[in-house]
Amino acid sequence: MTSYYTNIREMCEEFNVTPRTLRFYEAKELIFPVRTGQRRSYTHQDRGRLKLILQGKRFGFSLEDIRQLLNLYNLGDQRYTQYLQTIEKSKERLQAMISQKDELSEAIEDLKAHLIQGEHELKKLKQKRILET
Amino acid sequence: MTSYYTNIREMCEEFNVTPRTLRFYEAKELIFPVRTGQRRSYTHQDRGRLKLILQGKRFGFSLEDIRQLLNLYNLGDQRYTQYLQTIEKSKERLQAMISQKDELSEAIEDLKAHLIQGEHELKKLKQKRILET
DNA sequence: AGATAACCTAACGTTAACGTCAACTTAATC
DNA sequence: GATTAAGTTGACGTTAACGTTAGGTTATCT
Repeated sequence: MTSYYTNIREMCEEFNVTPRTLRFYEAKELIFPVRTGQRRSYTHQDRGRLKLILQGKRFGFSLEDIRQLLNLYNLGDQRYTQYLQTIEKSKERLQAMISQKDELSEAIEDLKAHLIQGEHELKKLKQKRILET
Repeated sequence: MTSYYTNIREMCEEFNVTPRTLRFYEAKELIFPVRTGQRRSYTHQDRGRLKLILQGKRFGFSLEDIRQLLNLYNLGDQRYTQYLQTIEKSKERLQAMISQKDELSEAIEDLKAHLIQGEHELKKLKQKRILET
């Protein structure tokens, strides 16, 4: 287990976030850097978690949603029933994500159709301008 | 042109939103109910716009994003260059939506894989419990 | 050692998208 | 015609996800 530690500045550069953001995520218990004296040291685990956090955010999940999802990734030592519960939760979330994706697909189709129509109108406008010249 | 007017309560029931929400959207210039005396009367156009607003929200667009998108739907009397610009804008947005969808698809696959693995672990746990009995 | 840079905590500020009063006017009903 | 219901305009409150000082500590550099 090669465990290297990173300071806050390096983390920020690596992930393009501000120190405040990392401290905030820590306060919200999304990452758990260890302390070297007073300073924070970010572990391999923190890096993995942060990656998932930022990904989750792009999908529009709240930090609280993400916190719960993250727990999925650390279940080695958990108990049976808890395990079951968490799997149920994640299945629900999966359903939500799938339907969100479907809705998005629909919207994309709508927008595409609108664009096609828009370009027809554009042609008509062009034609008109030519005729008017 | 059958133009019927709806009061705020009916609108709220139809779309399952609060009066405050409708007034807020009006303040943000997303809908433009006319006035009958002091009261608001919502037109066919407002209904169409509200439908799109709520759809947009489900996709995680901000109201400001939506306001811009809505302008796509009212281009009949606009000028050529403006028209072109707006189409360009909507194309960009379409690209953003598509890549968002792709990311979402990936995340869904990830989550699915994790679930499958989770269920394997679960089986192992069950097996262990049986053996230990 | 003294200055400077990097880090820390604590706490208040900010934006979006409404919720929640309060106080008032108009419409409907008994 | 008085009550009740529905609607209206402020204006302040709320939550999420940080931004932004302010003031203090520790490391590093000269």
